[in-house]
Amino acid sequence: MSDTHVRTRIAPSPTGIPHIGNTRTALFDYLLAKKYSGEFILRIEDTDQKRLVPGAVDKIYQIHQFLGLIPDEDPVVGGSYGPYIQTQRLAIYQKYAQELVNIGAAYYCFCSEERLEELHKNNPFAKYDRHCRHLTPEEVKTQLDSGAPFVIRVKLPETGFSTWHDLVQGKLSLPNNECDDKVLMKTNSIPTYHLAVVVDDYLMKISHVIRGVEWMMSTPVHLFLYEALGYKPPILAHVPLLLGPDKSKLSKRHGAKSVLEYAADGYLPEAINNFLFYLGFSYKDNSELLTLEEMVKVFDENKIQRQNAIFDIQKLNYLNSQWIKKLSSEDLFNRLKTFIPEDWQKDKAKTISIIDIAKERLFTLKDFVPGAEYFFSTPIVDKKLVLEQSSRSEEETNKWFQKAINLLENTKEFSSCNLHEEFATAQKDSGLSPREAFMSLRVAISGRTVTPPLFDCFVILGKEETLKRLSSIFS
RNA sequence: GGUCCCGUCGUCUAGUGGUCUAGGACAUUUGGUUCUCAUCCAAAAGAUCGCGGGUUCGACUCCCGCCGGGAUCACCA
Repeated sequence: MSDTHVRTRIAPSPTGIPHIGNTRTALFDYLLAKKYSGEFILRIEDTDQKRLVPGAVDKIYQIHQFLGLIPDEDPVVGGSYGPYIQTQRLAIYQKYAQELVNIGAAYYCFCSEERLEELHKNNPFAKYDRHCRHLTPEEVKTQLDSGAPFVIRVKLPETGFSTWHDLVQGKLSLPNNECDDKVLMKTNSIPTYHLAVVVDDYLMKISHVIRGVEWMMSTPVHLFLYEALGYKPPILAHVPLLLGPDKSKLSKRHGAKSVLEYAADGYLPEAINNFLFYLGFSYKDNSELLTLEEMVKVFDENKIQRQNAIFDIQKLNYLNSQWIKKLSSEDLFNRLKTFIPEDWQKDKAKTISIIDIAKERLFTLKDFVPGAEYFFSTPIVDKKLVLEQSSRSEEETNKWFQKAINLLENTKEFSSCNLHEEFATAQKDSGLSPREAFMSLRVAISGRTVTPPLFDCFVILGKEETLKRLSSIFS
């Protein structure tokens, strides 16, 4: 491996926003390139002009930006092998298509769409019957001169096998006659994927092609093209698919999300990268928190799994909660910005102190606001719930509350630690269990039964506000 | 249907002929810590290694068959 300079590429087509499965492939591309100090390239494969989705390219950039999978060369930053958008390279493909025809590796095909449809009518799996493959040079010239529309098809060997050593699939041997003479250049003079990918990967000096297994079956076409052109093919790695929880292929139709949607749901890029890394790969116990740099170090392209992996959101949740705990509250505050109201942002000190005590019970960034609202606005408190928690009569509970208020007013130090001490003593004297005593107070200040430790909440609310809320229950 | 790939706890996986009566992690359950939840700690449960044949003294590991799942067979990528 050390003798070849590693250059990998991710080549999305802007016909939609890449879903998380596509992004996993991008991660592997990135890791491989960085592991060998090579380059990671982003190329836009927009040869299917009919299905272009406006804005898709921007989303692709956003995904890479968010995850930190920054390309070394792409349409915006450029590079020595541009342009990096295929529709800006049309003349190049034209030249290669012509050359392939000249050397007898491809041929003109004048078959009408109707004729092709006819072929599939009886057998949906029918291959192109190679009708135009045997046209004489004269016949071709006549057609061309008449201005008849044409495509250029690859002239694949009719027998034999195409074999290669796949980085993840191992040794592969596919019969040539399983592939038909695929179209290389469409009627509109725009190349298909098959031509463009080979030409570009060659011209951009791509050393490793990591792509989904869905490309495995058409690899003989690509390999044939490399050989016809006299080029050494890149190392190929066909990575398995990402499946939904029901074992169905992850796809847009089945609600497969893009990384951007996970970001909006409050997942951290670190967690997503880790999660994707451990899907179809193994390192230690598959639960260590690794940064991108650390993943680069331990990534091993020879250990990528061959079986499809199921997307398990529970694991993502775990990794996300672990990363949230690991990050500093200051850092979390910045990442929380798009999730929290304006006024919480302004009161940075207060919000950070809430993050301090709340972060260990967060699974996603989205969980923060619902669990912290009562710090910023007066909660609606159900007195019945307070009594329920104290397990005492209204009169007795009221007595306990008066005691608590009294304690707060005269406390020598309004700190979580000291408050805890003073209240523990008072609780014992009151005859209430710790649970009854503290839960009733908890509900009184927050309206809920689940909050961070009670006295931490007191401190954040402040003495005055705490007193106000406690007094309002039985007033 | 043809061709190709895959098949170890629910999930991600370790495991390349004997150390596997199959290990770890997530999820689940229980216990401990605790003012709630969560964290943290401890433990339990969970896989006849898809099935059936071989090869071998011995197979999760090698071979064959079967079954199951997946991919692919567009002027889409």
